[in-house]
Amino acid sequence: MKTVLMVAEKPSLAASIAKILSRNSCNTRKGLSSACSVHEYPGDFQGQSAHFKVTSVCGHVMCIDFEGKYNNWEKVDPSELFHAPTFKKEANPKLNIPKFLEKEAKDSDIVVLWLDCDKEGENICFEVLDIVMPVMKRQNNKGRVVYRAQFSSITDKDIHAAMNSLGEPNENESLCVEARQELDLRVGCAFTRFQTKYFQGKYGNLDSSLISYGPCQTPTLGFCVERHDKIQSFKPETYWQLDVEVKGSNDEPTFNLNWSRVRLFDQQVAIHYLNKVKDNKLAIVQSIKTKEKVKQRPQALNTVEMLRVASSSLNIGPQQTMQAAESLYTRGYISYPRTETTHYPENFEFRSSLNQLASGNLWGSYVKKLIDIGYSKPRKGTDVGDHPPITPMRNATEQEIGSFDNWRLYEYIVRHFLATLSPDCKYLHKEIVFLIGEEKFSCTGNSPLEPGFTEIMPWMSIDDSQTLPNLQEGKKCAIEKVALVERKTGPPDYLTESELITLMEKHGIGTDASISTHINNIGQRNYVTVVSGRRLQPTNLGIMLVHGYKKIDADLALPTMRSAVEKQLNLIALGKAEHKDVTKHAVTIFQQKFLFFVQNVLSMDRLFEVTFTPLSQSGKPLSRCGKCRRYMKHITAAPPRLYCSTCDDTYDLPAKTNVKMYKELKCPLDDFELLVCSTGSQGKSYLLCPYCYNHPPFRDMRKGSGCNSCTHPGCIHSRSTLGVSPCISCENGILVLDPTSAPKWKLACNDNRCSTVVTLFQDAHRISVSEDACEKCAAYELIVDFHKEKTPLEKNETKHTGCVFCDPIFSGLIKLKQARLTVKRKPFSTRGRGRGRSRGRGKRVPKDKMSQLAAYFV
DNA sequence: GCAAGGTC
Repeated sequence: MKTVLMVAEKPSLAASIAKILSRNSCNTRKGLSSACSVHEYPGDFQGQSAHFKVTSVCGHVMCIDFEGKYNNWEKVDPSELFHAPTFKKEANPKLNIPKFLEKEAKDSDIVVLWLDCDKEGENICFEVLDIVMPVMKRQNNKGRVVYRAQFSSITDKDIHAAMNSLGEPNENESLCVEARQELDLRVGCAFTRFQTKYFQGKYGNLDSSLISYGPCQTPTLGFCVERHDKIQSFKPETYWQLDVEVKGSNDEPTFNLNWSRVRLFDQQVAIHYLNKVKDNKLAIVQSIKTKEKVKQRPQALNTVEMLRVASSSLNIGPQQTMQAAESLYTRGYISYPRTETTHYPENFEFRSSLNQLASGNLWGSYVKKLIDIGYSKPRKGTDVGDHPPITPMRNATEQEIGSFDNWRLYEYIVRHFLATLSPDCKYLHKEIVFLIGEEKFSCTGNSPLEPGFTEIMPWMSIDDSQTLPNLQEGKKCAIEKVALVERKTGPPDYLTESELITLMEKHGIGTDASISTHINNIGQRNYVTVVSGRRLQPTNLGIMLVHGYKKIDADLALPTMRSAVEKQLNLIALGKAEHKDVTKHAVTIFQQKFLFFVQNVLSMDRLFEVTFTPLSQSGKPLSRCGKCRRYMKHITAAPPRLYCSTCDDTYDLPAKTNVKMYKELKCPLDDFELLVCSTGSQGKSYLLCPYCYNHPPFRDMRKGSGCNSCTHPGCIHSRSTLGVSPCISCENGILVLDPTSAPKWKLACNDNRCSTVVTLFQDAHRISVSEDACEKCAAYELIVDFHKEKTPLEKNETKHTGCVFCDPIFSGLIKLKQARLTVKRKPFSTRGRGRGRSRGRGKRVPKDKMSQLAAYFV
């Protein structure tokens, strides 16, 4: 019997497909990958009985990157990136997808590809095939092995139909995606590296650690700057309006009329009309028109609409909205949140969805009413064939969902869903037209007839605050006031996130799944800030960049660029051009654009010059340079660094860290003055040499390390001198005595990612690390000199040497702490204290201190 | 350290 391996794009889809094809009778087991399961069932494949295994990947299995040596920013000229060799690597190594697929493919004869039916999905087909084909069973298998299922929705009908008409994967579409990946990588990285190095090497207050460029993020920024420019160049114009108030009868309040000419920009003409109107005492009701109007119920919800509403009405940004939607989806509260489709599948079970929601506190009674009167047929939307619209999958309470914002999003999704099944809202629009002399005026108002869907979306309801007076045609109303008022046109406001999303969607910048990332990106890079009303105000940096592109090569920030490139690449998908030719052509064009940009970067720099402060004038003197002995300046704006204006060198410093001088002590290797870094009063602190931090002196010292990772054998600040034991919570770290922590002595893990801190004794003058290791656990002993009056030792002794973990006196005095609470805490039990022992992991503990500690780095 | 595209 043959085994058929079927692979979907995500775990949820594998589950749905297996459920449909097995008629709800499959067995599910965990896969080698933590994210994916395998659903198995017996069935028929092309007339023969077969064993089916349905599983999935998690999106792309592979991604593209430059070969190792090209990732060195110092040594590689960015222009090389247009031809540097690239390779494919695992997109998410933690998930172990390739190994998992390999294992499942080994006993399979046939593979059926159920990836999403778009270009990216087609590309993933070939990623899967690359892994699966070499290991699949080949014996007595001369027939076809690879099949592609084509489906446009996840319904019984569609899935069965796809299974009965399997096709072939489309290599051209896959190659089109590969071309896009390659181009995005080369162009994005080349520009980003060049800009970052160029501008960071000149200015001290850009306040962004990365001056990135990208074919999606840059046009996104472009939209925000375009609006900024409109605001800046806006010239207010003066106009004149007639303000008229009339009264229906003596016992009624006055009401305002709107002039049919709205406003005039010529004062003389306006005065002319004013005089004509002023001649009259009465306004005569010329006509009263009422018209029944309809406010349509919304279409089924897709991702961009959800993002728009969340931003504009719930005040939740796109990134957070997507995270919330993800969480609601994985917990089973809503359907798949990334979809462009606004049309419900034909067989959508509205009735059972409604039944589920009938128990909701906020909407239960509305749902019951919908069920009783019969729900309306939803409006026709567009079916892109990706996923059904976003709908609630089960009823939930605020307590169940937990997070307040997630709850608000869920509540909105429920209400939107119910609204799509509700009647349209009907209201009466009334317009009363008045004549004053020959001039026409009017007043309008709306009154609801049938609230329809606005009952469940109250924020959409008809505004009936403006009640109209009760008048008949021909009625003469007393004019209480006529005035000519001078007003000025106002500038537009900054772009809202919601408007930006609309613009991105319109120009094809990003996809439903990536729009939120691009918007988030331009914020992270300090190109825009979110101001009140979730409007995006570009920063000086963002403005200078876009204006600079405009001066050098306007294409670079133009929203039309992305679609123009995609149009070219699409020729590959359509089979009209060779992948190699198109890619080569596109790369060449962008390389030329890049070279032109580099040659003309001064035009952009002229803009930067007037706004930003040169490095030489930035920052405050902090510590001495080891080369020239002059003070270097500490630049605190991102990226934090030291700048030596004499040598014109910069030295990066750790981010989000307080940096101070430390006793004017110097590094014995390079004479740079040492700094003490700390991450707040609860955090770790350690010494750092600015030069070694950027240029590690020893092979086993990583870039970005402090003295607590330095293997200098003689320096009194090095790991070699102050290291005590392997970290008790992480794999690679070493607990090092923190010489700056006195008098609240601490040991801290020297791994940047680990936050373990061991607080020692408060009442010691001096602590040093002994050459001798503990016999029990092999940690180095501490030589402690306590204060005379506060010593915990008997007989007023002040000196004691022993192992911090095993010595009975010491071990009672220490405490384990996590520098940050975000890091998962491992229990530190009495038994756990001895964990230092396991540092040899069966190996003999070497005698020499240096090599002992070095051994833990292997 | 870089892009954009999938998805957990």
